[in-house]
Amino acid sequence: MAAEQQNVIHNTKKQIIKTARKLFSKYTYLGVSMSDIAKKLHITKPALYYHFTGKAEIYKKVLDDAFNGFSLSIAEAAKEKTGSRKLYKVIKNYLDFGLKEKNLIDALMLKLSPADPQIRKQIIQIKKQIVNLIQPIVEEAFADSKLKNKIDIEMVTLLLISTMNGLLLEYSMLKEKIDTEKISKQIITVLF
Amino acid sequence: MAAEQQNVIHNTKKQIIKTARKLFSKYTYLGVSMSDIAKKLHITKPALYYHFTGKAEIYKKVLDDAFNGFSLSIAEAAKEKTGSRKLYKVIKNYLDFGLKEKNLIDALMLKLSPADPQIRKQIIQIKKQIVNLIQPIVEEAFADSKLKNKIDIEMVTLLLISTMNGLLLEYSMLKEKIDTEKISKQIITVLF
DNA sequence: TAATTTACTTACCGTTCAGTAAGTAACCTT
DNA sequence: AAGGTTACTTACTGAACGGTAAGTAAATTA
Repeated sequence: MAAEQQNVIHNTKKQIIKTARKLFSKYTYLGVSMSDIAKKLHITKPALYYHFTGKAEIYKKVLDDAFNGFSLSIAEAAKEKTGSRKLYKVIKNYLDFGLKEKNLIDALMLKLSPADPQIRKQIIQIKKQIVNLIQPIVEEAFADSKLKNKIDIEMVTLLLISTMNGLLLEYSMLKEKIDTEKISKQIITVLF
Repeated sequence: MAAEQQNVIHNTKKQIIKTARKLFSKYTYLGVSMSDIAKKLHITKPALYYHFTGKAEIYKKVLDDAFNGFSLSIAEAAKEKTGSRKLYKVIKNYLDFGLKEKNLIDALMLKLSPADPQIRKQIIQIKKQIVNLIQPIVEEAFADSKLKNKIDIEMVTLLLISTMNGLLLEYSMLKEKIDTEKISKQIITVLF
């Protein structure tokens, strides 16, 4: 049987994704070369091509991985009791997650230069899923607000997501510390 | 005299900056090569090195150019009469400018990979100047708001700028049209 | 134990990039 | 008219990149 062998393959593959995820998160897609990934794993570059078809495939898997973690983090926020508490937690968890996984935010916001069309498709897919996760929570939070009839929920959701992405890029550039709790509270204050 | 000659130099230099500005705005710093710039001008690459010391210097001049245009656009907004009208105009002009000069927004938000430290310095400088342009207008707009004592003007300014940058990156990725008037009004509605 | 598959390595290819050395036609100065 | 400057071009370098061809030691299968 190939069970044990497959386990080995699996582990190496997982290691590659894990390492690539860290590197892509610290730098950018274009800023990380296949050699960089290989070097960090103490293997050679062609070994990567044994496990994956190329750089794009590795990146795709990294994005999948990161988005799964993100979904869990948002799902957890939705467990709060009131609408505005939920929204507060979503904002805070989004920011906390984004700080650790700069890679995902980068992917959602930045061009990959001669963008691989498949990756582009995947990213657009992820963006839609994020909206789908967050929009109901925004809606619930505004359900009993005075603003309810003056706002376009879809647009406010977009504004909120853009604000968080903008903040994360802002803080990933300047390397100041970010108090996600304070910022999340301030956003809630301004919104209600 | 070298007056006419200098004029020729000046014009070519200006042409290079103008062309580079367009290209950097359509793609990114790393996505535009010296050859690309030269080709678009129907000159050869080394001709660029006759006028500038390298790619970084060209980019620096492009950023200067773009920021000057931006400042004018914000100064114009400050001519409005009421505080909230000023803020509305700032938001709208910021978004309109950013749509045309994606390059500037990119620079403010994205890494340049092996970031040239001089360019980094310049970008941080520009970011500060933008805050200095916008913060007084935010302050004025909130002067007679109920929220006045509940908010941190500095943080709200940061939030606003992040929101606009986030929006601009969002829309530069998806190539949908953006109704800057509607968005600006929605932001003002949410804020007051 | 012989054949096969797995998980790699060494050595290399083609391309693209920023940047440079050396030459040159047109113009200006003296 | 000679010499110098300006504004380039042609031809090139060296490094980095994604990716591949060919070989190989160790483990698995038959």
